Amino acid sequence: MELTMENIGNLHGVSHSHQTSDLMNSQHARQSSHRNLVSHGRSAMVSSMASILEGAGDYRTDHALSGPLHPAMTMSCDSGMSLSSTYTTLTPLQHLPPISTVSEKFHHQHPHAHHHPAHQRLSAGNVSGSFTLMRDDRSLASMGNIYGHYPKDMSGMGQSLSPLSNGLGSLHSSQQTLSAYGPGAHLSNDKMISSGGFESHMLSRGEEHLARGLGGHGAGLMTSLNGMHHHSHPHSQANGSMLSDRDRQTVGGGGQGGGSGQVEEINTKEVAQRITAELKRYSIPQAIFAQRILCRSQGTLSDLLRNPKPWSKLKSGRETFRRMWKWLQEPEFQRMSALRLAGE
DNA sequence: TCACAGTCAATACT
DNA sequence: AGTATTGACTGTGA
Repeated sequence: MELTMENIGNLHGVSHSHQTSDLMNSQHARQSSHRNLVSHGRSAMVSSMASILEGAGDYRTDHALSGPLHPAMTMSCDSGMSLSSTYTTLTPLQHLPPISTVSEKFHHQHPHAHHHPAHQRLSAGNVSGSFTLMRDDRSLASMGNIYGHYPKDMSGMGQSLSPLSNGLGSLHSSQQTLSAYGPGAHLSNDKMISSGGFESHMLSRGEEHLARGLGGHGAGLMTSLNGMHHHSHPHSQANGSMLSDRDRQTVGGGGQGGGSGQVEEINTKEVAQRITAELKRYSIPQAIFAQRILCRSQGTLSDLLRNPKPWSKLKSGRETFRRMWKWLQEPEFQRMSALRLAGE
């Protein structure tokens, strides 16, 4: 059921993708309030990141950098625009929820606060969308200035990104990342293991579904996305391949007749782990990330990170994971800017 | 109308 | 301060 729905949604969604995705969020009103809290809440603890996150207003610098590069990125839940259009190609967002869902989303929980119209949310999804392409070059360059302090991640991060996108690498990469810093280590171990089994199930299920629906063909795509099992796939590894893969996913999703639209199967477990690791790494509070990147509350994020449901079991909740995923795929500077921006 | 999924917000922990 | 837990609410689909 779900798959079907989404597939459809995706297909259509491609064009409007962003909106839809964002729309998903319902409860904006609440969030908005939330945000406020957050923004002033944290003071300077975190150091570099903190400042950024806080939205202290320094970002300006970044802005310059990021702005030009990817306007879309900047936007977050609030801004909600759909600049991403620029990147149409990216369409990653598209997977929007099933059509029906989409519509629903708008009103969702409005009752409390109707103020925020759908548009706010719109942006969120897009935030990242697209840039994988440019990421390395610019990100690094631009990043250098601002985030020079970044931990070792920089190098690692970059790599990790690509792998993830491909899917295969994700596992490995994630581990690396985690291992890189202390805290991550234990996380990775425990979780990884558990996840291992978990994931495998997930994947298998998902793939099967897709496979069936699509016919073997779909499976391949999925795989890559998930990055789960098969490292063997050729495309998964190289960056270049990565791009192509992406296209496929996105595009392919739409394209695939089968309705593989959601080709983008996401290994929720892994994404959760990675996000957890990244947040720790940069000392990004869940609340900030949740609000700015995901347009969700801290509690929601915490739950998702700790108890990610298998992709196959997710419905509208997939959008949230997609956002996390996208964020992971973005270059550092983009991530940062996204955080800040949102804050702004 | 019911079951479900997704989230929030409040609150309890660390 | 940040994270985890949980009760309640809302939209969706059957």
